[in-house]
Parts: sequence; C-alpha cells; structure tokens
Amino acid sequence: MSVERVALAVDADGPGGALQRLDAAGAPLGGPQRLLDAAAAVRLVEDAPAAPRWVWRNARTYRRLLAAGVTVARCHDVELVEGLLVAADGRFGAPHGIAAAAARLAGREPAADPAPEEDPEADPDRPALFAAAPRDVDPDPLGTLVAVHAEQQRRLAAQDARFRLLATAESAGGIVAEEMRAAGLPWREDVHDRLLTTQLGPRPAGFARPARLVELNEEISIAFGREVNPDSPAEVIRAFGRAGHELESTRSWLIKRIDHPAVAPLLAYKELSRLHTANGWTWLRTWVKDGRFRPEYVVGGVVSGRWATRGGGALQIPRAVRGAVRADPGRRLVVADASQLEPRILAAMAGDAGLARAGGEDTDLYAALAEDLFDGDRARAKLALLSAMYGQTSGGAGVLLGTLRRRFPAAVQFVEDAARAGEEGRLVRSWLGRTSPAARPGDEIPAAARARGRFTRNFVVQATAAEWALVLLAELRSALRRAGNPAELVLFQHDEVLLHCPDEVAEDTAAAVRRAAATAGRRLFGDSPVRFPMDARVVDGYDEKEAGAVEEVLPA
DNA sequence: ACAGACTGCGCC
DNA sequence: AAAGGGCGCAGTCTGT
Repeated sequence: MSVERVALAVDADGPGGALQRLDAAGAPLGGPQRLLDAAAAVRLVEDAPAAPRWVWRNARTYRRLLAAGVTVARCHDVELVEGLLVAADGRFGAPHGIAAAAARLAGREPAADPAPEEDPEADPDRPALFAAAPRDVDPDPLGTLVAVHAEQQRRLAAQDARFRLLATAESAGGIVAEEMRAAGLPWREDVHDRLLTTQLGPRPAGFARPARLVELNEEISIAFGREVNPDSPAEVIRAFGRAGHELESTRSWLIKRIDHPAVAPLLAYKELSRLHTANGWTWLRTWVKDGRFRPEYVVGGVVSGRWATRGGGALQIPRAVRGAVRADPGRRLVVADASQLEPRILAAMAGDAGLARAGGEDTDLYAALAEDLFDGDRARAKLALLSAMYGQTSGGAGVLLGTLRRRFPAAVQFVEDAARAGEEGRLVRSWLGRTSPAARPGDEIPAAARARGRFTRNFVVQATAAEWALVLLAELRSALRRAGNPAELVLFQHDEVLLHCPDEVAEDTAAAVRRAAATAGRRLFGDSPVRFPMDARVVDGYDEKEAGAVEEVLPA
C-alpha cells in the first residue's frame, strides 16, 4: 500500500518530533518514527517524488517548519477539519481542538478548547514560570493525532465530494495564512508617518493628542459655546439638544443633516480621531517591524468561513493609510480583487439562468443588470441585488426586489428559501457544506426570527463566496509553486489578494491570479456559465488605482 | 478599580 | 409599516 499521508507532531520544546506514515484512510503504515529534527525530516520527505499530504494538529506545526525554512505542498489540518465536521453535525461552535476530538472519540464529553494563550505550543520560548499549568498534557500526541485523523477520514467519506473539497481548501487556507504571516505585508513606516503628519500634524509627544485634533476640539467647543468632548456621544447629543437639534445617536450620517457650525469640525474630528486611534503612530509602533506588518490570521474565524485576524485589524486597513503599503525596490505589488463576487456566487449557486447570463461576462455585472432592468441606473441595480442578499427592504429596496424577482425568480427564491429556513430555526449550508450555527433559545420570537432569517439569507451567499476565495487561494498558491514563481501572497481580504513579487514576474503573477479565479469557479460550480473575473493590477503602492476603475463602496 | 456592554466607524 | 449580512478595535459608559 502506498504512503498517501504522513502525520506529524512536533515537540513543544525543541526541534524534535515524530511522524507516522498513513494510507489514504489514515491507517498506520509501519510504526511511528522519532525525529531529532522535525523540519529537516519534513524537507526530506517533501522532496521525494510524490510528496504526501501532511497531517497535523493545526497550523502552529507549520509555523515551526516555516521558521526553519521548510514549506510543504499540502496538508490536512485536523483542528480546522474538526470545526467543519462538528458544524456539519449541527453543533457549530462545539469544542473542536484535538483534545476535544480525542475525548469524543473515547466517548467522553469534550472540555472547552484551550484559549490560544494557554496553548502549550503557542510560545515555545515562554519562560517556564509563565507556562500553562501542565494539566492534561497528552503523553502520546502523535498517537492521538493519528487516531483523530482516521476518524475524520471516516466521517469525511460519509460526506459528499464538495464537503471534502471544503476540508482540503480550509487546510490549504491554514498553510496560506502562516505563509502570509511569515512573509509579512510590506509597510513603509516613513510613508505612514508622513500620511499621519499631513492629516493630524506632527507626531505628539507621549499620550498627547495631535495638534489638529486639539484645534478641531476647540472649534467644536466654540461652536457650542461651552466645552464639549467630541469623543463622548452623550455630551454631543446634549450639546446639539441645547442648540435645538434632537439626535438619537451621534452617527455621522445623522450629524451631517444638521445645520449648525459645530457639524463641520465635529465630522472632521471623528474622521481624524479614528485615524489616530485605530491606525496612528501607536498602531504603527505596535504592528510594523522591520518594514513588515504581520497580522495573525484566523482561518475560518468568522461564522461564514471568512477569515478573521487577531491584532492589528489587518482586514480593515483604511484607505487613508494604504499608501504605506509599498513594494520593496525591484519588486511590485499585484493587487487583485474579485468583481461583484457575491451576486455572481448567487447566480451560480441558484442556477438562475437569467442572472447567470448577466454574470456570464467579465464586465460589470451591476451595469449589465441596470441596462437590462433598471434603465441603466447602476446604483439601483446594485441596491436591488444587495437587498436580496441582505434582506434589506427599506429605502425603496422592497420595490427593486420585486423587479428583481420577476426577472430572476430562481435567484430570489434561493435566498428567500434560506431566509425562511433561518426563520423556522433550521440550519442552512453553503455550496460546499459549511453549516450555519443552530438557532438559539429566543430565536422563535418574531423579531429575532426575522433577524435570523436575514442572517441565514446572507450566510449561504457570504459563506459560498468565502469558500470560492479559499479555493482561489489554494489554486493560486499551488500554481505559483508549480511554476516556480517566487511571488509571495501578503494579504487576503475576503475577495481581494495582494502579492509581492520581483518586477519581472509581476505580469505573470497577475495572469496567474486571473486563471486561479476561473479555476476556482470551475472547482465549485463545474460548467456554470457564470464568470468570476478578477481585476488584477500591477502597482508599486496599494493606494494606486487603475485608471477608470469602478469605485465599490458596498460589498462586491 | 475593573470588566463587560455599548457606541461608532473602519473594512469586505 | 418597517424590517440591511459579517467582522475588529478604541473609546465611553454602566454595573459591581
């Protein structure tokens, strides 16, 4: 029997570990093998003609390999797969760490997953004094890994091919996330500082507020005729109240409607204050080291399967500082984002022939729809589709939705079925089988049921878009490896990827992204006519827009 | 004094 | 009649 997989457990302390060769079902071939240098052993096995799929507990194993300069082609991430399997069984959010999986396997009730900080592998260099209490240390981590993996292979065999693709893609996501963190997003501290200084004034000493914020605060207070703290919503509401303007909240779109001299400086203050507190000098000092921003990505960290990040807010880099993301000398950035991804996903998964036709071109789907249905009014076409996917009905959205329903009944029916399932407390699944959380007590109360309906309505689209993007990432990574293209993935943001590469391969890299997008579409939807175009541009800075690019303010 | 909820806004 | 999905983060507010 041929070796298909190799289970790998690395020691918590030191470079050693153990591996176990497995067949496709996860059954051991031969005995476990002790390793003095796990990374060196992996490199040897990986360089053999048929590289196996590595089976590991989670991506921290890969972080160790990367630190030793070793990469691999494929893996099976047991903890990520366990999360998918647990959710598929209707127990979204149940513990899915390896200890919990092992406990279930032994017929015991699993304990809660350890918090990341408690993870004994989290920081091998942490002084023993602060190490987690040595409770529940597994005496045979490799044996546990092998047993849990075999059980997962059994459960995966009972699922369909789509779900197995999801498990593979999620695991690949774990690899990509670690590689992105290792590569880091190129970040020019001097450019960032200049952007901040231009907008906020010079960097203040200590904890003082920047000059521009202090000035604006004074203008606000003068306009109100008394000292007002613009950071306090309650004070702002009281101040406007005294001036005869009743406010329900201090959201900027409400303030914008008021005619009062404090409005302009207040709005300016809010915008700049946010820049200062969220992405100012403190952020820069905390998160950027040696010209790289290295956030920690949490694969599948969002219920819909989107990624989250821990620290640094990497998925919310504001436009105001994107100019600081610049390629190193001799290198370029390839910035690629999917065009109108979610409506295209809806068209493909609903099998709506009409909407698929509108999405069957590489051109702007909203514009095509507007031409066809909304007298060329792109904004209305977009609102109609977003309303269908989010459940919005206010602001004329209801009428637009009716128009959409008459022309694209299958697409609208699809999301409304998902909404009804949610309202009735049922589970919904994405195209590949990611499963929504179960309804909670109280969700049968009408208002909560409607909210859950909006959630499940959006879930089927957002989760499928997320898995399309995941498959794209996996395809792109393996295509680059096959081609020997040294481009590095450095940022992934829902429907957008950034790569950092030598100048001379930039155009090849952009082409690879477009091909990977098409491949991802085929992997998910076979011969669906829906196209998944990506706008991929080669730039020096993340803020550079291609001429004539369509501004997207709302989700694509 | 501290923790958690709430608010508001950035991103998709 | 009205009903807008998913996040992370910093600051304020509230409860203990």
